[in-house]
Amino acid sequence: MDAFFAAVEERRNPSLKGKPVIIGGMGDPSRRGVVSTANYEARKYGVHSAMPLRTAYNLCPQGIFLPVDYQAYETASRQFKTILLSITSIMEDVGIDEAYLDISDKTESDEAIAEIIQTGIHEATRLTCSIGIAPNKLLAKIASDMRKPNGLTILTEDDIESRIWPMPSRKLYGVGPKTEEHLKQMGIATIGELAALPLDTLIKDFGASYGQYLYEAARGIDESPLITHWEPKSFSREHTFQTDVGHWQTIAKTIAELTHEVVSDMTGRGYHAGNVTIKIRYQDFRTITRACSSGEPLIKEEAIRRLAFSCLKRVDLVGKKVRLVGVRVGHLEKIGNSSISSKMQRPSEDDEFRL
DNA sequence: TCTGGGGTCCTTGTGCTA
DNA sequence: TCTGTAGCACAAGGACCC
Repeated sequence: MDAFFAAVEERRNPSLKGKPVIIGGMGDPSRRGVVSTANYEARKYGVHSAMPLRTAYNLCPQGIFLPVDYQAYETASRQFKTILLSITSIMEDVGIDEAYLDISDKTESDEAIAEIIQTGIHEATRLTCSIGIAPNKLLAKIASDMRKPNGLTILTEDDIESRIWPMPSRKLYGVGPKTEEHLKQMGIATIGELAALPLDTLIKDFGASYGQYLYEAARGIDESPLITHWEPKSFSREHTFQTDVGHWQTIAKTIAELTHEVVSDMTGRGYHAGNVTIKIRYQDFRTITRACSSGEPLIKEEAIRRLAFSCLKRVDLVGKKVRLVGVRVGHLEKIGNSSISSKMQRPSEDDEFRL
């Protein structure tokens, strides 16, 4: 979907059209937060997603800053995915505004299918999307970014050399800022230059798994299937303080609140956990995690909170300020699936953690 | 100076055990 | 009994995605 969050906001309030719209955090650029989506007008000022709101404001002070309204975007997401599912049931969800469809078995031409999707989505939602059609997910993803907004790009294996190889390495899915910089140090700027590197060089520099991935991806090779069903592996909640916190009590209280939300999420989805991790980001942005496992399936809030606090005891907070805390539960299992899930967790005497 | 939140996957280090 | 090693599980950190 094109500038999805901003497009939903413009649909709700047409007077925003043609103006720079920046969505992120609480919609207040004087508070901590980053840009989730900037519309195309705002992007002209250099504003882009993941940029701190304060930086976005400096680049575009006349921009209209709005808070993230996930409920509204979820509703629009369900609407456009309903259209996609009417094309084929082989759909992989990729977050709120993207999806892969397997249209191998369709008899219509690629162009005709794209037309059906774009028209259908526009009629149902008044929103636009960009489509990439290719022999695999890797190439389809690149193709979908090549013509925006409301675009269509069709790539075949014959196009890799002429259309993919001249692109910067960063355009490759899985190549982020760190890998891009590493490649630059090696004198590699484009996907084609990456494709010229021998496999053993890539494995030496990036490890067996990622080295192999880069070797294949640069050649447009991707045999990964569409994932039409998946189970979550963790649930987490994080909170960044508006100002950095030095009080242990505030940190502990926030961890207790985040635990409550995580447990509510987890049990609401029908899972219990096997371990708990807390995350602390210090004032200097150094981030640490501490984890605790349990032999018992964790489902009760007090048991999970107790483990979270025992993790917190292992964190050095003396003379330090903290900007973010987080709580995560992992090693999930569906309630009822575990051989020991029927065991009751009795609250113990030390359940009540004393601040 | 600024750097969110919710996820996944991979690598590395370490301790335990055979 | 002691030592070295391989395999494994787990914790922690890092990179990446939307």
